[in-house]
Amino acid sequence: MRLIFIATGDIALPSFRHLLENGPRPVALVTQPDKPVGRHQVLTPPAIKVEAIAAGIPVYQPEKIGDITAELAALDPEILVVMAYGQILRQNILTLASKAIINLHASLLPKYRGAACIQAAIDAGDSETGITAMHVVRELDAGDVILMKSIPIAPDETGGTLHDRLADLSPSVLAEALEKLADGTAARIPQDAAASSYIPKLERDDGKIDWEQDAAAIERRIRAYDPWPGTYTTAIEGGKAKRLKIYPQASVVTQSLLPREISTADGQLIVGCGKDALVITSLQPDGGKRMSAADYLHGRKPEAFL
RNA sequence: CGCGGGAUGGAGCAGCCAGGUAGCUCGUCAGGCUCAUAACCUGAAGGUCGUAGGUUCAAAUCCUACUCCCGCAA
Repeated sequence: MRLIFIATGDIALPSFRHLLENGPRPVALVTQPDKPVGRHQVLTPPAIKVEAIAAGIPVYQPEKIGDITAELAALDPEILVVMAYGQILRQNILTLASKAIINLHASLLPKYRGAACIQAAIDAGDSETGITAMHVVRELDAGDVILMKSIPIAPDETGGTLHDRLADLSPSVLAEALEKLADGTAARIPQDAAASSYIPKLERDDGKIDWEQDAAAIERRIRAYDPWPGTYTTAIEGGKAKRLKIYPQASVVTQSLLPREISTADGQLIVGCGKDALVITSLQPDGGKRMSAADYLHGRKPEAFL
């Protein structure tokens, strides 16, 4: 089976490796161009590109995938597999493969279509999420479902741990989908559009904590947004405003504090929320390294959080 | 030259502007108290103040250059 793999995010790595080891071996990888990364803006290739080159798979990195339609068509693909690519596919790509174009998506569709599906499941307090294999259509993540597999979400799950577990789950979903497509037994289950939800791409600003919310909701968000985009608040120290990143794990306690009010009794950092309060255990002040709340309180005296 | 914060015993910080004995909250070690303890009391060890140079009788502090760490922005 002639297969082209289209992916950028690390969540696609286990699936890509699975194909390299068990086939069908991809005839090409399409991924996003190298991007400048970090403070020093070092041009960095996607990890999947590095592995593809090491495996001798041809790599394409078009600014727009539509620019290489002819090259991809010349490869005469039967199947296109898309996962965390980062570009919207136009019609001329959707019709490129003779057999099918499928997408692996990290949610139980039709819930959480869009880029931030992993974070959304934790943020919403869901008990499970999963990987869905579906046909790709013009509308984002709206195609007919072939199959999905689910995993439970742990109480201390973070976006990072869930990302990794879903990445590990993906190869089995991909393998089963390819098998069924090959022997013609693949299901085509239409999505219930009425039950669908769309989660837009997250920005750093989305990580600003709203202390008026319930402590339980804030706690979920701190886990969901770790490590990306992270959560932060503004601390007032000695009359100065400083940005403070908040990391998991935080825990909800019943304590009568007003929203944004801080208690530092017993070396614990407790912040009042809209309902209940939150014990912060790990944080990073502006200009400093990540540290425990106890270390933070040893030398700094936060007066309030905004 | 994108903007900004930072480097002071093992951790987190103050001291710098107005140069003159190395300080705080912890941790560590020893002793004490206690049925006992992460509690309390007493004592001790532990620091080339990021690096190099300069000014000065004297530099953590003032000047210059450099290195490294971090947040934002992209």
